[in-house]
Amino acid sequence: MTNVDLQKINAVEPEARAGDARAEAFQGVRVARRNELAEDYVELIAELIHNQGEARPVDIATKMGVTAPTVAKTLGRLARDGLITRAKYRSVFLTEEGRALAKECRHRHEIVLRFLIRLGLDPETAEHDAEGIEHHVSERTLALFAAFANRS
Amino acid sequence: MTNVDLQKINAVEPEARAGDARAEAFQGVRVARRNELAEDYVELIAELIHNQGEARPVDIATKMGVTAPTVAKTLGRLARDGLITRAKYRSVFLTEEGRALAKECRHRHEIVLRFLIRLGLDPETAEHDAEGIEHHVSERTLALFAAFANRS
DNA sequence: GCCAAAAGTTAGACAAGGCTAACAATCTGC
DNA sequence: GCAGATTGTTAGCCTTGTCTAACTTTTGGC
Repeated sequence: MTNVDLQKINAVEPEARAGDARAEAFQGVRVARRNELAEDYVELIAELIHNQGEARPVDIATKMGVTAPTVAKTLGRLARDGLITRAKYRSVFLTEEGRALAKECRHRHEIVLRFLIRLGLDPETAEHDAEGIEHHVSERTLALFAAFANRS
Repeated sequence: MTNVDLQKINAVEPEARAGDARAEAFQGVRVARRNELAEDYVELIAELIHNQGEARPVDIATKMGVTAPTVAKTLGRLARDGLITRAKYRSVFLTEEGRALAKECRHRHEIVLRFLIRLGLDPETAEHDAEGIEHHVSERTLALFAAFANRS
């Protein structure tokens, strides 16, 4: 379900040249990297809408730690990819697809975060590391993380 | 020690605008992303030298799953950044700094991999996920991973 | 020792994701 | 209801990381 979404978003990765497992792993990582930014934006937009009632570019810029023009350009790509809608000089909305992606990201983020804290990490470092790790965790690993976080 | 290396390699990230913790986290992730490719290359080069006696661009290309010109350009950047040396039409060598980085990366990779396997993941998925995760694990988290992997 | 194949390089294109500078629209306080 | 502050956009530049096409160098088989 969610993987379908991700694949739709991605431009196709030129198929692995050889049957080299390593090469495929790296290509997988490259694909993941292409989506990281979109995922971060969509997740943040959902959060802003939830907390503030709307997602304004200026707040996105502040939270992401980038400049306003960078946000504008990135939002253009997100709109092109069907994840958001927006009108000039107005705030941003998620499409159905964007909402689905945001939900999935939030879910993954939650699990990774709880897992790290359960492992004994302080909440601040956990938040920081979760931000980086969450995009590189397979379904299988996520399930193990969840099990660990929830064990009695 | 190793962090110093990483910082030397990086162009400076424009310092965090506000004192926003989230923004800093994202900026940290961006910095990490900038180094991922260099780390992957250096790690692979070290491995090739160890296993094959030398690191040839054609093998790097195969293992990384990219084309030869891509490798050439990337090696140019690595040389510029003082991680490797090379002569035209010859194979690649690591500098002292490159070797240090490779060693650190290998160490981190090992720990993440052993951790994931210990958690119950099959070795193949573990290898795949470790490739993505290893670049986003703080010292503190790495220590917890190591402890978990080594517990009796 | 030559010549074809393999390996390496160079040139040039393109998209993403950053930035600054300059301009346009909206909002707000009086 | 207008002026100044805030917010948003556009234009243009840069680097990274990918590609293909075309060329050069090295290597290896006979």
